[in-house]
Amino acid sequence: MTGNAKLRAAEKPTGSKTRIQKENETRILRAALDVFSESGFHGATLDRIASEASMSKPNLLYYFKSKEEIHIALLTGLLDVWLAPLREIRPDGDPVDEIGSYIRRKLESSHSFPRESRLFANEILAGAPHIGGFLQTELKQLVEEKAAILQGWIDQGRMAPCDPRHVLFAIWSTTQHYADFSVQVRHVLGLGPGDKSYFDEAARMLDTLFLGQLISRDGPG
Amino acid sequence: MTGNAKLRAAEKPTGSKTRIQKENETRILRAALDVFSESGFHGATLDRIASEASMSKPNLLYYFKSKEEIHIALLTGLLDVWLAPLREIRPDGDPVDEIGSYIRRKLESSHSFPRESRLFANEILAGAPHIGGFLQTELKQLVEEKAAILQGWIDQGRMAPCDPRHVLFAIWSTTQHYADFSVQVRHVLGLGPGDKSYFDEAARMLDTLFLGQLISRDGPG
DNA sequence: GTCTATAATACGATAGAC
DNA sequence: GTCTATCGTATTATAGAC
Repeated sequence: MTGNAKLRAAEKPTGSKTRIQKENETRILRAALDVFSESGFHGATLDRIASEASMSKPNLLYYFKSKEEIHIALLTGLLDVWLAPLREIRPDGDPVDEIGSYIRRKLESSHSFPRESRLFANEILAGAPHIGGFLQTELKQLVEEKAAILQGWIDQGRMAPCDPRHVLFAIWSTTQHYADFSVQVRHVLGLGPGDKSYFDEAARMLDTLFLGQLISRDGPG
Repeated sequence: MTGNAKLRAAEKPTGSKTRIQKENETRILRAALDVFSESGFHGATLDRIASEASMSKPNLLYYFKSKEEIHIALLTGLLDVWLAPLREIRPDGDPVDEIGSYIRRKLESSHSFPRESRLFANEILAGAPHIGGFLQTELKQLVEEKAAILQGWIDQGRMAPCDPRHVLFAIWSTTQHYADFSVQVRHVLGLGPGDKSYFDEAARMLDTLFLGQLISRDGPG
């Protein structure tokens, strides 16, 4: 057995992982996403994560050295997903199409990945101890790049003059709200726990708000 | 001493509190707001709260039976503050004035009471274990009442047709974002820890977004 | 790789003197 | 009302057998 283990170790280059390793890491990360997104970092326990992963706690710690390491692995794996919808904004498109489809992508993301959104929200709310660097570098740079595109549209008179970075903040907050504050949304609307039927109305409202005209002195036109 | 204590107890009706009691409870709640809003319920410790209140932990627990009781006291004390800006919306006013001043009140609230906003956000994100009832009753009722006002404006053609409850969600999310996600806002804008200079630009953007026209096929008009 | 057993500690809460 | 000392428990992490 020791011989076989050495053989397998010899067969693969340093840093690679066996099939069972990848499977177990995936199971752990899936369970951890459930628990962390529901209870936050401090509210989560390794017991619950191990239980949801159908694994013993020491075995879980065989794959990740600590609770924090699992948390960081989840967050860093999330950052590219978070950036993806923003990257797609193109300078040569029509403002309405570009902003509109960006909003739809972000709202779809809240619909399909609410746990990821809540994990992210928890991290920011806690002061971004793990992803502060990401926010200050990659995200800041991408925002400046895309804000320049919006500023171009403003200069062309195709968009109202206001700080484009804050427009992005408004898109983030309104769309993520439907994932992060879904409990409040459902309670106020009188919906049951799993009911996500509000997303259609949300999309209509966001279209009117960002791409049309909600109200003005002369009516919405 | 026992005699004096009885005398003092007799002097005041049941439920009233001495001056020192009120002072200490206030000190505890102030410290607890700091710690809970920064670290969340599970991340907060009685040690830190007691330390920030310059008080021993057992003495703190003399005034509040448990950690949870402090948390609930903070939350329930917050609910009226949370509702206040919404209550002020009047049906006989102009839509632009009413919505506009509501947005300014909410944004001012994020500026002046960011800890309260983060405490609230943490509670919602955790599934609203303590204020679920409030959301389903008082808040739901008030939202329905104010949504009816907005619906009236829509019926009069003074506002674009879309679910008014979602318009309220959009106002909540965009304004509270500047308190709950202030770390992200500052990092993306390249501002220092205490810098709140972004609120002016935020107010301008929100004005354009909700009361003007951001973009449309024919330009922002 | 996976397990049982357990170490080590952090934390909420209580006891009891003053 | 306030304190020191401490209990009991939950939780992260490790030791060591298999």
